[in-house]
Amino acid sequence: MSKPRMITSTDVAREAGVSRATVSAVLNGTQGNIRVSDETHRRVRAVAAALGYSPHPVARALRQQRSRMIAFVPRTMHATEYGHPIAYQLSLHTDRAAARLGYHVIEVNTEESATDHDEGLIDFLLSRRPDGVIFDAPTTPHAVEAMVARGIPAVQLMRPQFAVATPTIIVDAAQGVTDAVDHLVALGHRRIAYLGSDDPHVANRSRLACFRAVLARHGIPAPAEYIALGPEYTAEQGAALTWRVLRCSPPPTALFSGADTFAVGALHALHQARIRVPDAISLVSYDDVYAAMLCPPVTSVAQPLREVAERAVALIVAAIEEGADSAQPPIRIVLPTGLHIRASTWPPSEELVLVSLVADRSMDRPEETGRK
Amino acid sequence: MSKPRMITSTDVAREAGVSRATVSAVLNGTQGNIRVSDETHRRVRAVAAALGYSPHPVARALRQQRSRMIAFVPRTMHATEYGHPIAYQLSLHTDRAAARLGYHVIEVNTEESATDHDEGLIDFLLSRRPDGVIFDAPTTPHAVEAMVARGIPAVQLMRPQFAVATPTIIVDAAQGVTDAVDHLVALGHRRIAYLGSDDPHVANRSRLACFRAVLARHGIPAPAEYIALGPEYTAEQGAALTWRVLRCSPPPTALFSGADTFAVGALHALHQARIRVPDAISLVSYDDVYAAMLCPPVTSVAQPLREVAERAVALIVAAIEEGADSAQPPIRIVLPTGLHIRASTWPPSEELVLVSLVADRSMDRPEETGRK
DNA sequence: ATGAAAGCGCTAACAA
DNA sequence: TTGTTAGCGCTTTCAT
Repeated sequence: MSKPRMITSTDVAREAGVSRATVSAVLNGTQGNIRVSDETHRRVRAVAAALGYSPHPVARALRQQRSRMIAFVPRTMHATEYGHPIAYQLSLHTDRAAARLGYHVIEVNTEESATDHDEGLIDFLLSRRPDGVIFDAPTTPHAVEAMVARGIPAVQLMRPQFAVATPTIIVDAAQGVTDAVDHLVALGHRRIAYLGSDDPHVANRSRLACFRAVLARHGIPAPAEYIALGPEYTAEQGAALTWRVLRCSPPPTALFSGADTFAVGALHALHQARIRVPDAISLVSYDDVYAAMLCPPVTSVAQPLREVAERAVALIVAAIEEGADSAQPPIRIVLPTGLHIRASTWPPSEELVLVSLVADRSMDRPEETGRK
Repeated sequence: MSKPRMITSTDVAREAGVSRATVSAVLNGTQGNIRVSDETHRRVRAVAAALGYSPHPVARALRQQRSRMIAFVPRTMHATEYGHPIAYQLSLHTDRAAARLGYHVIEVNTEESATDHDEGLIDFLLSRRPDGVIFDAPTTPHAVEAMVARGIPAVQLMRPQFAVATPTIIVDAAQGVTDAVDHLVALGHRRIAYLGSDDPHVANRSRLACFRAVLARHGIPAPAEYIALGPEYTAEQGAALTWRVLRCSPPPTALFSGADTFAVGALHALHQARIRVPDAISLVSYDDVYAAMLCPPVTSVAQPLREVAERAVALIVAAIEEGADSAQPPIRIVLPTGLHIRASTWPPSEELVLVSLVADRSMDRPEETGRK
């Protein structure tokens, strides 16, 4: 019952009447200049199976100087109360994809720590000797740079530090925003508010820019009071921003929420304000992680997180096994979003449309209109 | 830029003018019978720091026959659409707790595969040579047994296979159910329906038994038609079960939902039926993963997942480092739940209470009443 | 077609 | 107080 000795290649070799080298050659698919006879091949495999032998991954790693370990550095978790389905999905699918390729993933969940967080992360990463590192939305370039500088393959996801030359996999936010807004416009909405983040990352800025561009393309004004930005993607923030835009006159007939967490808060605010969704106001959201479970189910832009993870793993494994062509610029993959239409979006009611037409005229200052 | 050779203990030894053994002794805290002078100590540390040396974990693992790796086997994911916050929280906190103790976690996310799933899992686990394995709600005893049989420390969480003698960490479901039902009763509810799972695991059965016991203690009937069981914890199921109990006459004034996913479906059903929560019906749920974000926020029983994970890691590390006392029966930890009271629970409205009093009389067959 | 030997980087026992 | 030696289990030359 206490730890029985594990079977080693020596056991298999002895039992099969061959050398350990032969065992290794057979089990690793007879690589190099080594030839093994069919007979030996069979015998070795049979013995290995009978004994339940599997090569010791640690010894193999030491010999090959490859740990077959990929580090995954998840996004920094803000103190949002609902967990992080996006981080979770990415990590889950990274794990599965890696396992399929014979790698395993160690997740580097740094405690929400202080300033020297980057130093600590870098040291930890280096001390673990991963074959490669996947960064999900790194908030600073330092750790990524440190890996690149030491020749450790790195890949960045979702919100990369573009200044660091690594392969990146991102989701086409422009398309997501466009689809969502087009959907609202197609339903007849012309007073659309934007709930977003004022974090200066380019991903946030480009989402807002895209929102404005789409409205402009439709000849719809985007008054400043309809653009509500807050510091973090929490439900409370979403509720607060919703209250803010509701106070506009005329109020919007539709809300574009930059995250499902915002949509949660928005629904609470609307519920409290006794504004019915989608009868009195439509809501479209981004992420599609909670949207389906809300009441009513919310139309939302889904990101292909599974594919993001799978591509990342494929890229990192390729870099590990084939070596990176550091000559040419790193590959950038952009994956499409999908719009899941649900009960929260509906044409604006007749009277609201009338109000809207009147309002448009007075609101039609050249905010962004006509440009682009 | 291409992979620079890593610093080894030889480098440090040479630079510091000592042997590699001394370096090892210094960095590992001068264990065994070895003494190192303060002077040497300082010099070695200085050199190590200057060179950015950290011992190669793979070499160390090979030498010490300990990989410092814990395998975490998450619960089988049913095809629920909303992700698995519980699995995620457990995995996240397992990871963090392990990192604090110098271990890292590899998560064994088996693809939802076919029958021989267990075989594959066992082989995979053994081939990775983890120092210990944490099982979250294993659905069969085989893999756990396999580890125990080979002397690999194992711990089971949440819904253990009690037949296998390992340390277990579970949450006090009886307390959770009791608190929730007591809360409803204290509000004045006497017609309380139960939405649960008919999966035969003891955890489910004991929840229902506990539900009945609490009602019995209060002298409240638990008619069979108020007990709605379905095969899986999905929102659809929750909605279906809700419809079922709503058709009872008299209908319940409160719902106990065995999982937040059920509560999601329940709210959809109630919304569709135009039954207001908590005005016309109260809802209390279990898990507290989605409850806070629903509309209205749902009263729910929270499980201390973080502590579950931390205890599990502490236990497994103790077993790894101190060796298990396989003589005495394995430790069983039961952690308390917490009831988070939110807007979904409220006293039943006057008229409903009246109906209830009349109804009680006709419903008072000796279903479970009086018995404790 | 196979075996012998070396060595990945480290630490634990034994010498000095 | 410190250095020497031996090996953890594997793969990979090189020699046969």
